[in-house]
Amino acid sequence: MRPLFHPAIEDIQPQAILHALSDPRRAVIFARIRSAGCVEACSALSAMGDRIIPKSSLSSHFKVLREAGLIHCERHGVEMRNRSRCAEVESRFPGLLAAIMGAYASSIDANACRTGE
Amino acid sequence: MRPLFHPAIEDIQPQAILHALSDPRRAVIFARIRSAGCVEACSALSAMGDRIIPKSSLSSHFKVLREAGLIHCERHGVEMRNRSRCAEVESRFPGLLAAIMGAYASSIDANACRTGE
DNA sequence: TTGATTAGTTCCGAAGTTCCGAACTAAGGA
DNA sequence: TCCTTAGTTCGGAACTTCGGAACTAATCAA
Repeated sequence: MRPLFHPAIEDIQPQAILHALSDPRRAVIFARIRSAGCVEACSALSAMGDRIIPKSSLSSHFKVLREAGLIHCERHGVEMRNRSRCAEVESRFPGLLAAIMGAYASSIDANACRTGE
Repeated sequence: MRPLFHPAIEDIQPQAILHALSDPRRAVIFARIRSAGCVEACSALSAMGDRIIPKSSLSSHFKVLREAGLIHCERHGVEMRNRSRCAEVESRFPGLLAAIMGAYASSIDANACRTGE
């Protein structure tokens, strides 16, 4: 297993962030890591609504988030600890993550309204 | 040629916007339509830096932007008029477009700095 | 040690998406 | 009517994503 690559803050590209978060499952994963403060094992995130994301897909979603510069991953014993790089990304692209995550949150709310939840 | 589909404002999804703008060429096209106020023919946007985008690719980029709800297209005689739907998108997802386009603008500036332009 | 267990990665084929040239359509002249 | 301009659709090649099977790496118990 090769060591994990994390881009330097100045190498983070807006298109990589948009691409990473344009998949709603990755957006959910990122939202949970972001709101949980800093640490969560990958496997804790495999249940997505009513279906389970296979390990291999989860692993590649984490890779996309990591290489976009959105999260930092570190091996701790047998499991992986993931923390968001929100503060760094915020300093480079002010308001970007808040706007994106806010848009997702409001579209979920709007949907819940329409389906009467 | 089938009629052009434009999503209603309440059907616009954040993932579609992020996906549409995660391609830097589409982001440039959108930035130009957005800053040009409202109207531009598709072909006016085919020169992208030093290379030319083929018509067929341009057409599908416009389709992605249109179906994401970012632009409104209308045939006027032989050409197409495109205007941004910024105001509508802004009312649904406040701050989103400004943050995304701001991120692109600042990453281009940062790159220009590094390459000494 | 060694063997079992847990957590994640890599490989690879199938399915899906994007790219772009060629052929097409649609509107507006000459 | 035919020509030109502007854009769309088709279809095959190239690329990406998905997910099961096999793998690696750390930990623990015997």
